Amino acid sequence: MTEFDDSDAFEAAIPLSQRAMAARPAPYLDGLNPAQRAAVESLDGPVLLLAGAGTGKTRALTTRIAHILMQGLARPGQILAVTFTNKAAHEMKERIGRLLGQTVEGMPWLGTFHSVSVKILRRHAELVGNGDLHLKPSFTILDTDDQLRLLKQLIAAEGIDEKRWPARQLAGLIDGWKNRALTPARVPKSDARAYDGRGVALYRAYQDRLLALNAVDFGDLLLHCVSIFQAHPDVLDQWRERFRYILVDEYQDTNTAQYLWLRLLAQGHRNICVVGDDDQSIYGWRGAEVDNILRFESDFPGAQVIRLEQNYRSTAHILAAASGLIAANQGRLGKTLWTEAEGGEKVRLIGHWDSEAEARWIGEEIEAFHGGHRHSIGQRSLNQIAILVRASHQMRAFEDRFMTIGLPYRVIGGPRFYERQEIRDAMAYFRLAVSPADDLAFERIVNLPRRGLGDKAVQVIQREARDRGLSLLEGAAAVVASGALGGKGAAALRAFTQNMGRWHADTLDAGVNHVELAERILDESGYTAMWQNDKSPDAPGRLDNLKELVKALEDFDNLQGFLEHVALVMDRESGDAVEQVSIMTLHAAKGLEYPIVFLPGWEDGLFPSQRSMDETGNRGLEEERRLAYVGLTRAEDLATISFAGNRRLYGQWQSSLPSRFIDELPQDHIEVLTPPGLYGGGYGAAAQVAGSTAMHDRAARADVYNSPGWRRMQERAGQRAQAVHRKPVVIDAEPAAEFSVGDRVFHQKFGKGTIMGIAEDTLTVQFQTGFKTVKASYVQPGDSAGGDVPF
DNA sequence: TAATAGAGAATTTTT
DNA sequence: TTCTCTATTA
Repeated sequence: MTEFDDSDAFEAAIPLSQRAMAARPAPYLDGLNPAQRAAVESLDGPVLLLAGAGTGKTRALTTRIAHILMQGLARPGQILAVTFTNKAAHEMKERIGRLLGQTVEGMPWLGTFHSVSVKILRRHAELVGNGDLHLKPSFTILDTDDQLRLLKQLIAAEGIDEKRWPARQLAGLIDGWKNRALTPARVPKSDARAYDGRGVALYRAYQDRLLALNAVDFGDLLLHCVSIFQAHPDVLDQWRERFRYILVDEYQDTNTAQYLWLRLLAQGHRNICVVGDDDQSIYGWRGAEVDNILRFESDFPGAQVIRLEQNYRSTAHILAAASGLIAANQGRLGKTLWTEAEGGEKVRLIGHWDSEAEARWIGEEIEAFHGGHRHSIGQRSLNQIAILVRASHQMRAFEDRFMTIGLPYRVIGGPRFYERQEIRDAMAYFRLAVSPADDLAFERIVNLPRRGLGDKAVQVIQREARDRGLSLLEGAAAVVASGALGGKGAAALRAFTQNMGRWHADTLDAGVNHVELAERILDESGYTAMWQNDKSPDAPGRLDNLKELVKALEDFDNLQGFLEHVALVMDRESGDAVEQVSIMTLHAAKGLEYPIVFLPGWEDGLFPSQRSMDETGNRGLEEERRLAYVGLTRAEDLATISFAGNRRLYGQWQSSLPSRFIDELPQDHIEVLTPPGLYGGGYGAAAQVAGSTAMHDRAARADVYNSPGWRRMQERAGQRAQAVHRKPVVIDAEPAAEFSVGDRVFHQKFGKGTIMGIAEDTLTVQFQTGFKTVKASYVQPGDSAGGDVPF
């Protein structure tokens, strides 16, 4: 094993006098509440830190690390601290540095699960492999794009109809196995039928192919580490000795592979401290196991459980509303958030006619807050306001509206910089220049811009490369030399291979500046020109992105270093110098906080999501409820929940009912608003009505919030844990009104399905095979077979 | 080989 | 509705 090379500059940087102070109460402990203090000072043995939203979790965690260092219990290189995102890791580094009064360079093992795993794996790459083929320490890390392309090739090679069996599905399957730390050999029999019975075989083929490419995917980083630890006790022992203290952030989001990874490393000294909140577990769909946190105490007997329950973020009303909602979930570890803060506004609730009215109203509210026209709230910067949606398609309505009224906004968590097409293309050029054997990169750019090298030419190159055991780039050179390709394509391919050879030589030449080289590659390849000639409206933006990419290179010594960085750190800070309202999904909002939060789209089927409930039943519903809890607890001063009676989905208007979560909100902490109606009076009853013609009945829509129906719904909130399937109040006799969202129906051709939306006499139904829009007269109600509706 | 028309699908997302 | 992917046509 290679020698550890961590710089312990950090230790040297702490003056002895300061270290001696550790015996006395240290300044960094000032201001901690008793629970936080316990979290910082309980250093021996396993600790489960249950940290509710806004309770100072990061502060506790970073102070704990600072405390370990100041006590001299471990050197920076002996502390393993893992997070899920680079952002969280950065923030922790920064805060530790601040606590200790210097920048932290010496915390080499504070990082994401993946970045720490890469470091470990590079040192033991040779232990991964079969027979004579082994992973080399220089392995590359594939992103999801590459992964999918590779799988498509394998599927095509197997002669499988990709229409019936999409590559995405296989990718999801393999990811799922990797999340559960299952190598192809360990996949259980119960999964044997997956993907037309060929899932496991394709998984094995995929792993072989990765090995041949000397590549790993994201899941492999964890999986290979776990496999190495399990198969090589001596290696595991080295790491166990090294990491004297282990800290884990967001423990409720760990999947099985991460869980095993941690357990293996922590089992020696058991100095492991995990921080999490079971109520904020919202990533079950990507493999996170809430059970990991629920059973921590049995995994590590004698574990101390410390609860951080004092909330420093939200008003009492917001906390009470959130707590009341989450109380409907079963099997929680249980926490009671409290605050010293008094007063504040109740959580506001409002219904709208449709999603456009909702966007319009929220836009006006924001303008009012911004202009200081709401005295109780005061004048607010747009940066203090966020809109949190369940699904990204909801963002459209807000973007459209804000664009027309000229309200500046930013979408957080959209396509990330390094995931954009032009950036990936450019990166593929750099990758191929740096590693000429990168076949995936070759395939991506060989005909980009168009060089007259279509499928046929690529096939010729592939055959040549396969037959002679060459990389695609070498194969291409061979094709050029042999003249197997004629005409225009031959000249283009010659130029391409020659250019690439020259650029590769340049990457090895220390005299060539890598930033200039990158620019030259993009220009000489014709890639820049391709976008300059492109007439589409987003072409200028793409050129700007390319410029930015080249600029980002300046922070690195060479192209290799840059590529390594990008593989793992796919985020970029977006400056928030400008005042903008933030729009994002609820998932993206986790860990953030805003004084003013809007939570639109609380409608059954959208939130909670029908799909989530269909797929995982009550578990899905509970995760949706946690998502609602996360949303509410983002708000510091004011939260506003809203729903719309009609929403355009896939181009069709559909009517829907208020979310069942609304019924679960404790009434005492909610203020129901009556929106200004189109016709001068209150309206919103549309939400109660299926079938659009009924909406013309103004009497029915007036003042629904004081109607018996609304009150009844409020009263039923308590009993709703087991959730009865709610039927809408049917006011008119339109045929469509006989159905309601969530009903099970049967269609002659498509079979059984669940109604997702209703518009006039057209239903949007989710069948086994997917979404279909069908006329109501073509389906029969029923099949429900009683108990199979999971909610 | 490249442009184009039509079909089909359509949460949530970090690394 | 809108995007992506495939099959067809020039």
